[in-house]
Amino acid sequence: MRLTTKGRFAVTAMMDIALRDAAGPVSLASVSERQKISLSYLEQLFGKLRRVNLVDSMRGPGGGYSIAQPLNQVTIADIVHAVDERLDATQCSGREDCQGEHRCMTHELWTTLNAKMFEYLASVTLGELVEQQRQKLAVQPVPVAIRDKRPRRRNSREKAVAAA
Amino acid sequence: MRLTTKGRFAVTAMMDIALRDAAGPVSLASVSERQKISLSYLEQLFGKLRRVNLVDSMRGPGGGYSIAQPLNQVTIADIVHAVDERLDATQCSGREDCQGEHRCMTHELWTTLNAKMFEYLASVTLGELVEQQRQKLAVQPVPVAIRDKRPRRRNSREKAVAAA
DNA sequence: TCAATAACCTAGTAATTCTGTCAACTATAC
DNA sequence: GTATAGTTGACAGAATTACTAGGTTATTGA
Repeated sequence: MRLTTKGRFAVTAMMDIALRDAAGPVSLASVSERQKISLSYLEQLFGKLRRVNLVDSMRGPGGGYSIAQPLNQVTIADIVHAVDERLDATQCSGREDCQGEHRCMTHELWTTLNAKMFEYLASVTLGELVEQQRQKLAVQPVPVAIRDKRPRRRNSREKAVAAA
Repeated sequence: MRLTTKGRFAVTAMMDIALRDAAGPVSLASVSERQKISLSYLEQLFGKLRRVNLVDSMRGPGGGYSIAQPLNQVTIADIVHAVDERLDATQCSGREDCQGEHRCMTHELWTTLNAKMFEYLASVTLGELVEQQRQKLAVQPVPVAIRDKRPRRRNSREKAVAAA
């Protein structure tokens, strides 16, 4: 369970789509523009997300991606896991034949935290995050075309949190 | 709050030291051998850990590192934060002058999960992990010199957890 | 059937992570 | 003192990962 920009971009993009796909598939180009993530990179990430059936794709004009499963069945761990290939800080790669004091030591040392992190991310669903976003933004999932273009102010307090 | 092998190696090494430094400072060379992490890399990581006063160093023969603070005051977030320089998935870098719909959207989208992850890692202390390790390993913190060299069997069940 | 749109694919470049090596510097043991 | 075991710091290079660029294929509408 690794956690880098890659996984974060994937989660951000999935949330962006989840907030809008009630009106039909969302194109990566629009996600790219809104979230300021390079289109090529998004395409790579969504190739992986599609392969594990987290999203459905539609080609052609008006096409794009939509979330393939109910929002509260998709966990953050699912998303991160799909794009941020798993990370192994042990020497034995978690194999059953891991023996000998040194290797087992490494193995044991890491598994506890690893499991905790994974369980935590697996307990948070996309649906929950999206719901929280809706409340924060006070924005309904409207089509992009009729979206209000006026800039909005952010409420402060986020600096400390963002700095983490 | 980024989480990669770098942070994990740091946590693993800190746990290794915490388990043994009752008998005096622990050398990085021995940590390197036990945990199979390159000595050079450990030196880089511990340079950072020392600069934020998470560890004390003693030079000369018999020297090495020891944990500088009470084990249950050191959180995993402290360790990861010291070596895995913080990661920013927003465009505005969390600045106060973040305005305009697009940037704020990215900003808002990420802060929630970011904060949750950080809070979680900040709630886990090195002391707790070490205690769990002690119980799992059933090993007392004895000096390396009189350590039992016989290989030990690992209990199974860890595969699924390690695979995450 | 042509043009536009958007997914899909492949290869390359940039950045990061990790290892190896070398040269100080320091405390302890003899 | 002198040798030795150890930390500290700097740097270069290999390996991996993150990201970009450009092209190809499928679908829609005129």
